[in-house]
Amino acid sequence: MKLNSQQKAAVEYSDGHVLVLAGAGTGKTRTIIARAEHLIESGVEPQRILMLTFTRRAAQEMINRLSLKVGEISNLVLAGTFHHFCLYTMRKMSKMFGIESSTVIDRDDQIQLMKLVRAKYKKEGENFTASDKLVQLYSYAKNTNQPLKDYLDKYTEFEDEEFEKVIKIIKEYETRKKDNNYLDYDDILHIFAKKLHEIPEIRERIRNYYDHILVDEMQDTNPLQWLILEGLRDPALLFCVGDDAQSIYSFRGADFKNVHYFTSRIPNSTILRLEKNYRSTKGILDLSNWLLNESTLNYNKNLESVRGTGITPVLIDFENDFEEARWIAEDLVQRHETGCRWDDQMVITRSGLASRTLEAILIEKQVPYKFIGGTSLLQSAHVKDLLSLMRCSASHQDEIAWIRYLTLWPKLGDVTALRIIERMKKAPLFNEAIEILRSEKRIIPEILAGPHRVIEKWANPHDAIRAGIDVLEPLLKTKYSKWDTRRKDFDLLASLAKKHKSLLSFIETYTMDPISTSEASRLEGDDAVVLITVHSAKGTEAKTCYLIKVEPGMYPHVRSLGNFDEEEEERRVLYVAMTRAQNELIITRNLSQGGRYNFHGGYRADHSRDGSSYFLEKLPENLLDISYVGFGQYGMQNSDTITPWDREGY
DNA sequence: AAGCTCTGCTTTTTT
DNA sequence: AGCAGAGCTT
Repeated sequence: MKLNSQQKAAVEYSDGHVLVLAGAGTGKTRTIIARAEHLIESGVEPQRILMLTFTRRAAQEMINRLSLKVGEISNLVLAGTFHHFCLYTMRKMSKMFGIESSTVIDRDDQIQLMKLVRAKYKKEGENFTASDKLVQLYSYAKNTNQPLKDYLDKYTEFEDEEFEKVIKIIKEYETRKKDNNYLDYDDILHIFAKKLHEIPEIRERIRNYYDHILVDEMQDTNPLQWLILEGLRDPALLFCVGDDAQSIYSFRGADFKNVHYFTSRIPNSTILRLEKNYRSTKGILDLSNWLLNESTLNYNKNLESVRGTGITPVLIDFENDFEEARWIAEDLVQRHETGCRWDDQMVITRSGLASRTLEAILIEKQVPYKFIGGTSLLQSAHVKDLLSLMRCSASHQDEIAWIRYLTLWPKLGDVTALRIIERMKKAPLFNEAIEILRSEKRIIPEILAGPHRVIEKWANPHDAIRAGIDVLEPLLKTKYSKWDTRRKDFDLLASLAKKHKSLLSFIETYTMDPISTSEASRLEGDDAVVLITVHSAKGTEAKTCYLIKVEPGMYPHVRSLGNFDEEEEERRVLYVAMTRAQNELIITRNLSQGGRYNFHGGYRADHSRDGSSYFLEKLPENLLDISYVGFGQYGMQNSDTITPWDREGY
């Protein structure tokens, strides 16, 4: 397809840095790819182009699409997330960055480590801030590049005593992290940004690698990432693409207002706009535009449709979750029977939890689906168990991995494990540490067999994983129910490992961007309905989109109520969800509990400053076809298929 | 010291 | 409903 004049202008712009403000569906990806193509054709060496995207999935897609245009040389372009790029670069110059022999840890590991520290400071019976919360605070301060103290001062309300303790714990967490040679997600950006700005040698070297830096989803970059871009630019030119109305990652430190300051922060820069929407029919855009215009903020956005009027978006009310889920499942099946592919249909959910009922029904009705977002494969407990064994085999210093591995075994708890690990860590060599382990009374031969057998196969990641599985399976079988399902993940893991040269690179790759179970099955390429969180759906589209549970308490989410900025972000979340649809937008919600969002325990959301904090409170009746599906139509006709929890007053 | 049971708390999004 | 942590039992 040919570029329109706005896109063409952006692609060919050569007078300095540029920010392309591109509304939903205006051909953002196409423009970035065309830019890369244009650069290559005008003689820029592909390896001097850096593309930064938001997920590895997006990076891969860019490269694939680029290769259709320019062929094999597209692989010379470096494309990845900020995290990938930073880590990749730091690994290449690991001495200079001082990150030799470090292990990347994920959020879960961070929390484990924080727990160890917190336990020492927490008095018995004291109700002290939880570890995950501490990690969250720490991470946010890092990503927004402010001293922890300042951040806590401004945004939290700790009593003096707790305040001091929080700081102390986090300080010690940092020390412990350093001692263990761990890098958490935030360190990857932070260390890179810091050295880039502080060490001229590093800065000069890296700046000389690239002539052009293309950045996707600019509205979601946080201050640390801005700092990185500032360090990389000139002579390299920035080509950033984003949409302030689609900024939905403030919880990670992003501030969409940053894109507004682009021209003042980056000298010799300009802003271009893309406003023609090619994705959705007019009815869908009218509703989306309405939502944004309801805001007191001025997003200065009115997407212009180049497609026809199309089908008016539909809003359907249900009695309860179950009705909603059943109706959707049946609608999906019906469309499939009339010739739609399953994956032309996307079900968009605010949270992983909110889609549980639907998942149960889809399974029951044997609708093939894949869930994207939420808990991923590598975060599930049994996979972490296996990976901990792999990590133990790589290093006797990996505290978190050893605790996990040792405490898997019966009669071995955290107290003993920690004591043993303390001893092991003092050993300079791995083999000496293993000897210490062997000398411990509580260590049975099977425990030693784990690392031993993995190391034998170390050179071949696939075999090493297989060896690990052999050791752990008898143990894990007893630990987890539904073992057969979990066991399948191991096979998947082993086959993923085949693609990697070293086990450590395999682990690192997936620690950085955990692949979700369903995403993994997508590699197999089968047709299935896509069930996806709004956050993961950003950047995707489908012919028919169902937005489920668009209820008070969900949009905006209860957690955001009372905070203007957060509620406004929720509006953008809904906006992103709506603008995914190409032809049909079906919004569903249920009216149970008086239309109020209810938690399981019966806690009723106190929603509202003025009772109207719900985006569909004022229904735009001219923009929506509204209907109601009550009991009888879909409800009880098949009551034997109702699962127990649905009887319990849902 | 390990492991079990009970209670009470929290329910968003992710590199 | 599911989970983490407290406290009780082995």
